[in-house]
Amino acid sequence: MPTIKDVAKLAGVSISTVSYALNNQPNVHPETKKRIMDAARELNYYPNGIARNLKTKRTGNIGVFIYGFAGPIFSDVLEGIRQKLQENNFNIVVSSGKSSANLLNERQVDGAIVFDGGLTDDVLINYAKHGLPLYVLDRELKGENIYSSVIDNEGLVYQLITQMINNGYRDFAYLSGPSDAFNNNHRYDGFLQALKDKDITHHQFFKGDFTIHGGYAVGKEISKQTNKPRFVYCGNDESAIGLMQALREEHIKIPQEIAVAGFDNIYLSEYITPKLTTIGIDHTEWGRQVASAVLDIVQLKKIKNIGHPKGEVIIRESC
Amino acid sequence: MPTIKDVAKLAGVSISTVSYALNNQPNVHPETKKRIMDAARELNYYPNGIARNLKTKRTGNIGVFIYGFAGPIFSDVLEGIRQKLQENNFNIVVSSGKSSANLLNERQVDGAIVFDGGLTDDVLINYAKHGLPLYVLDRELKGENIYSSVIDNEGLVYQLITQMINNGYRDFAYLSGPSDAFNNNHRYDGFLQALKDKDITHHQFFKGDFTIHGGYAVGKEISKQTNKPRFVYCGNDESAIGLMQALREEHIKIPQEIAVAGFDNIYLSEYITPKLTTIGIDHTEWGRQVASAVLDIVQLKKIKNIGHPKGEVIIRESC
DNA sequence: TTGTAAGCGTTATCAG
DNA sequence: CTGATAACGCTTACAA
Repeated sequence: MPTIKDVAKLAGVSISTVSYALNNQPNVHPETKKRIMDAARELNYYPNGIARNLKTKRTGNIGVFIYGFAGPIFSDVLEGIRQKLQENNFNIVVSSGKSSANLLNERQVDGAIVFDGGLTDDVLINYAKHGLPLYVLDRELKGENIYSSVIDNEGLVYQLITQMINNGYRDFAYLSGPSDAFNNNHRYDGFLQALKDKDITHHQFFKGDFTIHGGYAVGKEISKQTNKPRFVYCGNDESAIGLMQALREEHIKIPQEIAVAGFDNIYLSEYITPKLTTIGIDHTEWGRQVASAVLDIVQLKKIKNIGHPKGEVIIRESC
Repeated sequence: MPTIKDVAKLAGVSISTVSYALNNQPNVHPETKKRIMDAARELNYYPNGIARNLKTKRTGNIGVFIYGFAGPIFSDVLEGIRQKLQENNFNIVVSSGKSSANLLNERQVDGAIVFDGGLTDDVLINYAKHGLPLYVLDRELKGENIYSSVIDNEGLVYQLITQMINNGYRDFAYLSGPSDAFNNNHRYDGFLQALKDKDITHHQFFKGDFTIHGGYAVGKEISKQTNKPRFVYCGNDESAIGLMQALREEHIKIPQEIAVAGFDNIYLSEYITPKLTTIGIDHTEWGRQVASAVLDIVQLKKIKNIGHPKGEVIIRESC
């Protein structure tokens, strides 16, 4: 594997001149530069990125700390991040769990985007102390070198529920996700606020876990009830889909007997019957925005605070 | 940011002793080691991974070259890769397009897994010349430092179609993907072979593009035909889902009038009505196997050839 | 058991 | 415009 030395020798110049030429510095004589370029090509030489990183103290890597690749929305956010980083010649390094700490500790990344509920606030704040910027997407967190952008869960759910109340629905239920999930709690807040503002004092509450399975179980449970809710708002689409499947099996008509809505606008939501009313976030665009903000901080030390990602209520057939 | 020097100074030893201690070499006196560890903790010191990599000529990174994160199966394969790499303290570096070349050229990864139809065979063979092992998943490719593992498209489709013929179906159609797609062509081969072995000489052929949209268009086209096929085998689930949606809109009963099957067993396939018969690959397990094989080559120089990933015909309601 | 010193392959300062 | 040379922060003979 050729090094800069080999190129220098072949071109008959010093290694510093080779470095200048390769980095397009203006101080190299055109002819010398040509000789160097020819030599590099002949040797099929590429600079060793590791050595460059050591010297320049930058890696060109942005970490993306996730819990796992499973789940329908990660891939969209990741795709947006990937696009933007690639446009700027940065690499995307995905990790999870303790590997994420390693990357920061060992300075293998210039910054990171965090989407991993498995990491506690303390841990993140501690990470940020290393001086590397962290952009957190799954919670609100402030601190030195920590920035965050979260979905406007509360506002969007408020909007949807208000709209449904205006359409005449009164008897609501909320199908929750894990009670410690940031998204779940804020969605519930929006739900409650909408009812309150319209003077609806009563609602049912079901405990789910954001999975199809969990939604299915609740659907079966509701089927057996005599006092069925007229509208079940589900904290995410997956639980809504499970719920609907259970209701369908019990021959409960959607939306005629029970209306349903979710959150996320996952791919599936448009292809089930009836099509699911939900709240859509432009995840890919969000990923691009966040990546762009991180790059601004890393490259220009310019802090860009992005607000909520774009979101909208999408009315379909399920209510 | 503290370096090994700072630790050495604080502990009152030389930097080499610090290095030995940190790497758990057996030649350090317990008391010295304790002093060093304490110093490291006090300074909140972590070794600089870049410097280590430069010295040891290993990065601990495995590249995963993909076309993009979109698409239902990538995330499953990636999840398997992630799991296995993490278990072995390797990082997963995802890239696409020209960034992939950079990672190899600049030796920022120790090896790579390729799942990117955008890279031609030539390019891959050229990459492998750099001495880094490449594991290719989206085509069959042989060469120095190149290994591949592909789905048994032909065998699995053969199995499904044969089973359907045994169930009494005779009048088949094939809904294809892009004609230059490796997967598509081998699936078609399996389809053809099954018909041939059962002496069925005629079938219809429709050109799709592996998307829901494309399948939908073909579904509309078929609806207008007088000589409708009795069974449409679709090269992947997404086109099958589009097809089914079009048929449903045209009030053609599935499977009573037209039966449908696909390939991939994507998440959606189980949640549409009717549930889609398809061929399932254990993508996550595949990812784990491939990652494991790459690690074997990188770490032990031991070549592990893995066969096809596990796959099975999954009969559901659509036929 | 510990220390000295030579690199790994670059970039960047400074002198020529 | 070009070349010596000193880092960058670590690992690893080799010496003590």
